[in-house]
Amino acid sequence: MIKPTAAAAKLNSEVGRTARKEVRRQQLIDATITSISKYGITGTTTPKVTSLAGLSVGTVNFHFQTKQSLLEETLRHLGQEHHEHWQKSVNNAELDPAAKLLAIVDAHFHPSICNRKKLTVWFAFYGEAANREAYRAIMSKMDGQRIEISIGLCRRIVEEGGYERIAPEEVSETLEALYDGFHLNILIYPKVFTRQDAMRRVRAYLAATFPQHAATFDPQLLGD
Amino acid sequence: MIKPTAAAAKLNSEVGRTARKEVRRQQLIDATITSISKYGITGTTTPKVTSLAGLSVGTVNFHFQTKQSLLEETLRHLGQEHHEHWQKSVNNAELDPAAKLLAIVDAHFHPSICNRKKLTVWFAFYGEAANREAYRAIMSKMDGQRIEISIGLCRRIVEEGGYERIAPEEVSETLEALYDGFHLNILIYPKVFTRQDAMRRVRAYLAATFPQHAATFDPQLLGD
Amino acid sequence: MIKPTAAAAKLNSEVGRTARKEVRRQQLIDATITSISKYGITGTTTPKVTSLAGLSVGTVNFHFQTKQSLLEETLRHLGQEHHEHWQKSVNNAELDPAAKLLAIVDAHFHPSICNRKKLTVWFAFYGEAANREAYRAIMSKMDGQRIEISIGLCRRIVEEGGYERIAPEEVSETLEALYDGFHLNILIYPKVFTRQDAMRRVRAYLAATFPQHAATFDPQLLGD
Amino acid sequence: MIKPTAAAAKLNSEVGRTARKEVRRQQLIDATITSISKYGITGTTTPKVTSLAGLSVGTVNFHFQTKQSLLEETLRHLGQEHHEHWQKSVNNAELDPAAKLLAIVDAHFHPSICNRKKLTVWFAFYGEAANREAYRAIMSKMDGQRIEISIGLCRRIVEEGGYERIAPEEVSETLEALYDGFHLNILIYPKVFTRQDAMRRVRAYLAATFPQHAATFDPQLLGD
DNA sequence: AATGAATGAGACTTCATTCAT
DNA sequence: CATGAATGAAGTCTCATTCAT
Repeated sequence: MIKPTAAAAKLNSEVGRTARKEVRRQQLIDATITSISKYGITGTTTPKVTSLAGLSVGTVNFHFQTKQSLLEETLRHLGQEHHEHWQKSVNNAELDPAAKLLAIVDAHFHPSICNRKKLTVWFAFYGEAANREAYRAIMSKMDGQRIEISIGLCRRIVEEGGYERIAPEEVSETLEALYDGFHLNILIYPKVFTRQDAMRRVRAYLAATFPQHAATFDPQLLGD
Repeated sequence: MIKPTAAAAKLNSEVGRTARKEVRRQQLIDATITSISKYGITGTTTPKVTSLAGLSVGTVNFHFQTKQSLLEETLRHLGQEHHEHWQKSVNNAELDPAAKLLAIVDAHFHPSICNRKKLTVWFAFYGEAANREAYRAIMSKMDGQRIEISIGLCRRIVEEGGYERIAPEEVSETLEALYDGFHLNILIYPKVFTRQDAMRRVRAYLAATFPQHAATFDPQLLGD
Repeated sequence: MIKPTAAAAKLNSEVGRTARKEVRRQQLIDATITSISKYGITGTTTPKVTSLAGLSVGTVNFHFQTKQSLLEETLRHLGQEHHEHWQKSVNNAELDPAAKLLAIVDAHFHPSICNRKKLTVWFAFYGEAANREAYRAIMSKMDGQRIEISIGLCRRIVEEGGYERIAPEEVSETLEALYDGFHLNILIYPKVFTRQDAMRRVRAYLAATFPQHAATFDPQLLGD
Repeated sequence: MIKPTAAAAKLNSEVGRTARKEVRRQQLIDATITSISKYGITGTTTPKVTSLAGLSVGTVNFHFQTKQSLLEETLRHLGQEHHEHWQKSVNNAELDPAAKLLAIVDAHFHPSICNRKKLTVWFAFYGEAANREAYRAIMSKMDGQRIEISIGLCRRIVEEGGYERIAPEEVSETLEALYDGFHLNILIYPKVFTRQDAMRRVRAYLAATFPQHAATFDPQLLGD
């Protein structure tokens, strides 16, 4: 019924039975993401995950002790993936603050992050977060780092542009809300909200907020 | 372990065994909201719900046929509650479009909607929505009505203010994203984001978007 | 899903709420027969029976105390119906013993007894009989009377024909086996075994056993 | 309440946790037969079966997916057992057709087939067969093979004896009815009908039908 | 008499986890 | 390392029965 994905099968055969722990763990994390995206967090069970990974049921407990721990590692993995995505641009010394901020924005709507599969998984975790301190801790750490950087960039943009009365924290918080809000709407109403729309709206918000930097944030530049 | 809430017990004893079906259904829906907020959608089981409602296990299936149907009715109930909240203001002939729009905004952050319990439940459903057409259908209907009205109000504001180059649809979509985005942040980081903050940020966005109506949307008027 | 049969509805409306106990009991027994024939004894539940009868769930326990008692009464009813069928012929003074015996044989394969619906119910009860003393008692009483009469008739036929070495008990027992055996085969393989075939085979057996009475038992007389 | 039978316990301890699947399946099938014979098909539940087998509840679904499938496999097992019983004699080249036919007859009344436990189970399945295509399909296949062989043997007996006017199919069908009919009577009236009686009656029928072969079928040879 | 809401035992099934191999 | 048979708790749902109206 549930067949191992081609990727999982390949990975499995390539490395054979002697695969190192790390490979098995990654196989299971990938399968967990696939499972949550297909069956929801409610429908994600050990048999489904292991079957998708092409492994035996026992592996989950062998490599992660508990299913709960596998879920937490999956969330962590997702966060890392996202983090690494904007990290590069932010570290690029040639970019100015506005360009770096825009890189963070764009990272949120890059196809590798902002696709149906991944968004489903993210919101599955958000849905459980209120009752799982562990999830909140993982999210908090990741989001905290990013917001800190975002605020820093906004502060430098404010300084550059001499925008009085604009609090960098407020802009950053609003941006965070826009990311999550658009993600949710893209997830639930994919026909109405698209990645492109979301990027344009966020740019429009930034252009309106930082008029002097409008050139950087101009939604028109996105094309269709 | 799980005790019936005081309210449930009261309702139960007041009406006795002959409570009409509608009362029982409401009891179960209330208990479902409590359960999801306490244990998550994953931890919400028939025994927990009925125990919270002070009823026997069989009642869920008796009144809702399936647990899934109870969950759907719960979502519908939540939506109706929200809907009725802003409906009043929108129907108030004395208010101008900007005031009506602001009423919709405020409805999203009213304590009766925007509290930890309800938000937990909303996001639990969002987390499952990707895999439950039924949930999406319910949400779609509710959201669709509200967005339609929101766009209509924005259009009239645009006309009043003579704002060229502003698309009412875009503003409405951005507002939707802000509602959901702030809700999520309030849910996960209650100590960092508050209802008041969210309302201020949305007002700031509207004031910046519709400068002629800044007086209506002025965040300062909110006080602390 | 389960609709009251037309007959049940008619009976119900005709007599209204003031129907006497006996009418209600009969309604329930009829519905039980229908239910067993449709859903098997395993699938025959109080809700299904009452729904078929067009009555409320409570009626079963009200009129029969327990479901088990309803089943027993149903079996008794079935037996009575069968009994009354051959009783008439056996009491008919104008018939000779062979004709009377043949009437008993034919009663077993009369369309009103030997049809898919009734046979299903009979074998449902047989299937449970090994574990239900109550069923066996009911069957035993009915069968006992009939076998007694059957033996009596065989004895008179043996005397009439001067058949030595033929034990009336043995013939009767073989006849009983043929009734049940053909019934079962008609039930399970309706396309292979038919009522007509069964009647012919039993007649053939009797004609071979009582050659002097072959004229009475001649299978040819049945036509097609 | 329900204790594992001694046999089940022995099997279990002998093979330990590593018993091969086939052994477990057989344990469960045996327990199912015991359960149906003790509690009827209505009273045969997963907990009772597993408890009789000395296994945990989960095993039924682990080894048979569903309870229904276990029941079907049980029926199939019963059929195979019966089949293998007469198969040997039929394949024995030294026997003449009449002897082979008699072997089939006797197989039906051999103590390993025709005992209270097994008969109870057979009739429990017959009782459900009308509503279970799956059961009918299993029975049909088994019975079909046997009837085919039976007709073939009858045909050869008819040829040998030069019996005109005797249709092999009719004799076979009558035999089938006698098997089932006597089985039912032995099951319900064990004190009145015995295996020995049944065998004598069937032999008497065959002796009367095939007078030239009376020596083979002579009931007297059975002794008491 | 009849209704049908309510109960709670219990059935089937799934699943996380363990552990012998 | 990995497997997968086995366990048993727990979940959803059905049903026979009760009883207030």
